[in-house]
Amino acid sequence: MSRGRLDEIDRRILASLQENGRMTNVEVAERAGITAPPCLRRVRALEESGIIRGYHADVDPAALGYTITVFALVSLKSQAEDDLQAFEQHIAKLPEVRECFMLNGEIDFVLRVVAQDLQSFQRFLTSNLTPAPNVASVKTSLVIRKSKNDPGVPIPA
Amino acid sequence: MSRGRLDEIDRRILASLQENGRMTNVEVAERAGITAPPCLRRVRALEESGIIRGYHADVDPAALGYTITVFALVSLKSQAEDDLQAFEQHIAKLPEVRECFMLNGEIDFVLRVVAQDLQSFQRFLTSNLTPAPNVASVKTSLVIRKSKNDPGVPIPA
DNA sequence: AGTGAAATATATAGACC
DNA sequence: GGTCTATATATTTCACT
Repeated sequence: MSRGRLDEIDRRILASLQENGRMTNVEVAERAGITAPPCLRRVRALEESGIIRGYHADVDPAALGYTITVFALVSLKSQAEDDLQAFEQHIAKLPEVRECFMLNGEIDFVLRVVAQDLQSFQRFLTSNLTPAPNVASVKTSLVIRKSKNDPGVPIPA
Repeated sequence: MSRGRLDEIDRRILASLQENGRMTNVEVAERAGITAPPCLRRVRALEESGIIRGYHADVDPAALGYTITVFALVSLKSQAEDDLQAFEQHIAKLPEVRECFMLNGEIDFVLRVVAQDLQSFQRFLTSNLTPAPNVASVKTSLVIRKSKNDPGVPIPA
């Protein structure tokens, strides 16, 4: 059920759902220029092929008491694949870490971390992140504000 | 129409929609332990108060030809608010920059940048990012893989 | 692969507690 | 703020092209 490449209609569907993940299928179909049934089939195919990975409400962290967002730049002692995976498995268990990217260069990982306040962030840092397996250094920067928020990727019209 | 604090039911609604932004209202209501109509009212109130900022499909960048994701760590020459805003206004116009956070410390901004290939990324870097107003230094790191992807924030049960 | 109509399910508004 | 009922929409299936 995997199509090789996406056509213009698929791209319009993706653009619509990336912009508004709760748009009704009828409206997605209208924007894509087809009727609802084939549109729904395409959406399902995009979901099943993994091109659409999921749908998520963007919730204001402050509303749930998360006043602190931090980026943590982590360097490891060893970049052997086993050691990288050991670190990944460790952070997978930490709920404060919401996203983690493996990078090339001096910094091995960048983590987006949330916490209710500075004190609980410090506790997380000293108890869970700095002592993680294989960690050489951790540099943290507090987020002052989110300057731009365009989730996803550009989709050409 | 603004409630001061969120109750248990609101938190369950947020947890459900953060996990699956296309969950039907009926299922959101079931999980929250209430019936559909009051659940829908709560969802609308959460949307209107800005606690739910939006809903977005998580689209695999590779499917659209974006093989490159880069984190750019930008330091500015001046941290005066006017200069910070000038930089923010510049990057607001750049479609390659999907997210931008202002940070404390030596690094002033972290940017998530996507590109179709390394060549177009280099072009973006030398034509649009490094020459941006007030930029002192730009350090870039290529993303090798996304190790963890839990959008949003932890919501206690 | 798309259309149009029919069936099923969901969202939404209203009356009431 | 909640439930129950009724209606309007949307989703989903199906026969057909």
